[in-house]
Amino acid sequence: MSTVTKALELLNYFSSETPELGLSEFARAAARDKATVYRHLSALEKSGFIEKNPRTSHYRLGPAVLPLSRLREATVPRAVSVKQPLAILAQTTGETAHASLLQGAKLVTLARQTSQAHSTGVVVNEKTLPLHASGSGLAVLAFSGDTLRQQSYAPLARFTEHTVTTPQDLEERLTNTRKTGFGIANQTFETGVHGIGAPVFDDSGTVAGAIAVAAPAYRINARLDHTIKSQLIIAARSITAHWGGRVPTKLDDVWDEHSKSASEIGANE
Amino acid sequence: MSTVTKALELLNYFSSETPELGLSEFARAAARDKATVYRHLSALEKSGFIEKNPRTSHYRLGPAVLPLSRLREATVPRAVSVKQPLAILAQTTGETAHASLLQGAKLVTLARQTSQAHSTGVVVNEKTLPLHASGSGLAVLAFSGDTLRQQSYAPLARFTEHTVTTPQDLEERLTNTRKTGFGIANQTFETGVHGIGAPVFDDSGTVAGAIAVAAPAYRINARLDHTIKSQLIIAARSITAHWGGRVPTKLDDVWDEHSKSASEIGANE
DNA sequence: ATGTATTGGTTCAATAAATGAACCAATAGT
DNA sequence: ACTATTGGTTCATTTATTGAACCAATACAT
Repeated sequence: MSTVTKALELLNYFSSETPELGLSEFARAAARDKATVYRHLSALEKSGFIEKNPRTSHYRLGPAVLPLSRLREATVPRAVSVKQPLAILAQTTGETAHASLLQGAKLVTLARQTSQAHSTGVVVNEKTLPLHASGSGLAVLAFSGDTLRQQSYAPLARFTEHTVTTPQDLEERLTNTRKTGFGIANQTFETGVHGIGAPVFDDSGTVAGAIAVAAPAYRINARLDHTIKSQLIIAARSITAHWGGRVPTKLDDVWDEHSKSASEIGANE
Repeated sequence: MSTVTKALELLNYFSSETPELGLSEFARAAARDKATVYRHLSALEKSGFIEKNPRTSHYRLGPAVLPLSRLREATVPRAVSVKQPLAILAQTTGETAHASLLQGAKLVTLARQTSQAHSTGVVVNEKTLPLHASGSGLAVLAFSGDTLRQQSYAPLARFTEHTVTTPQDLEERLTNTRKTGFGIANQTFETGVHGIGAPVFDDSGTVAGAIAVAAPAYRINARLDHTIKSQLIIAARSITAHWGGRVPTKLDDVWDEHSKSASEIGANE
């Protein structure tokens, strides 16, 4: 592993739960020598990627990431083209909509949109989504290459009693995801939360992220389930187009199937 | 210089004008060996800081900067606390307001706000502001340490016929900036644009950035000049407070002076 | 069409930079 | 007053970085 990679890896230890870390904490977390970590942190600090909290003398993310982020968004608009579809998604479903970006083997939040339709709803925090236990994660895994899938196998962390923790179970869910075109996470990440996710593609030709709708499990019924899926299809297609990607033909067909079945349910009510 | 620093430095060659660069372009720009640059770029790509445009196979900023930026803003809110003061600034002056962040020896855009008051106005683009030729730059330089001032001396680029290009002239302007509490850039960066800037401080106890109002030079008169300065004082104080900083006593006094003279002008009209 | 220059990318011996155990001084906890 | 932990530093050893030379592929010009 190159020195540069090792240094940049340190940035991954920041999270909304631990936005600041001391030198020793870093060394422990990264399982590397204190001196090494110190030099890496100093290099990152010099470039403005991290800075020291003047009060605690702990390290936190630095200002350099802000202009880079602005420039990235200006070069490759992602957040901006997600905003409207997400708003529609939240509005039409009355639930919380969420868009995430695949980054290496992590699924990070890009944007989210809550709905005012109900007095209670799902609050999505800034945590990275687990690939094996979230609707978005399943959607991404199901349509990504083997390398990513293999990486995610290693430690299938348990979050709730419904979390899939064996590769066999996971593979089964992925097969199902490919068949239906949606990743379903019924209380596998958080108890009481039912998530439905759909993959989004970009100009690289691979999965670039996912969108999902999370609702309280008790509110899920055939009708809501159908509404969410229908709206997810619209949003996923729209965002994929804006990101310069193409929905794989197979998935396109599967989604078309769902759209047809829409009328049936509507007719039954 | 550490390898990490050298690699991260490459990111500085991205700009809104050149959002993508090829390997050779990078090597030329950074004046380093192609093989070295290649390894650095590969390391950055592995970490998601850059990615290759699948069409041109050139390098561009990667998705990794987005979540970092979100987390930074969640940890140390900057943009959010600038928004409202900037809106008020644009509204009360009827001109374009702009906030920037000091990053090493660069002044990068944090946010901007145009006004609808006039049919024409100043358009601030994403370029980094020159320290010696912009209102914000002068404001920052005047209240920062010697190290930064020395760095900015080296190449005093000429932008217009009014740009100061000698250290003596610059030093004079800085003295004036300290005396008045405002950095004045009367067509020194762009012909026809008059900029007035004020420094902003954060919890590090040093200058962290600046806010400025840019107006077409022909619209500047005693009244507008006074309005802008008065509003800049309010905004700079507010933002400084939100950023956990303190306005230096001397500057505070200078700004108080200006506020007093306010009534005089008002009375004269 | 043919030669020339440029592109992104690779190789490998020489070299310079990264590493980590040991060592500070300064707090914090007991 | 003792102990443990913190952030930071030093220096001989090791290891990764470096760059000149070298590809193959594309673009440009004659």
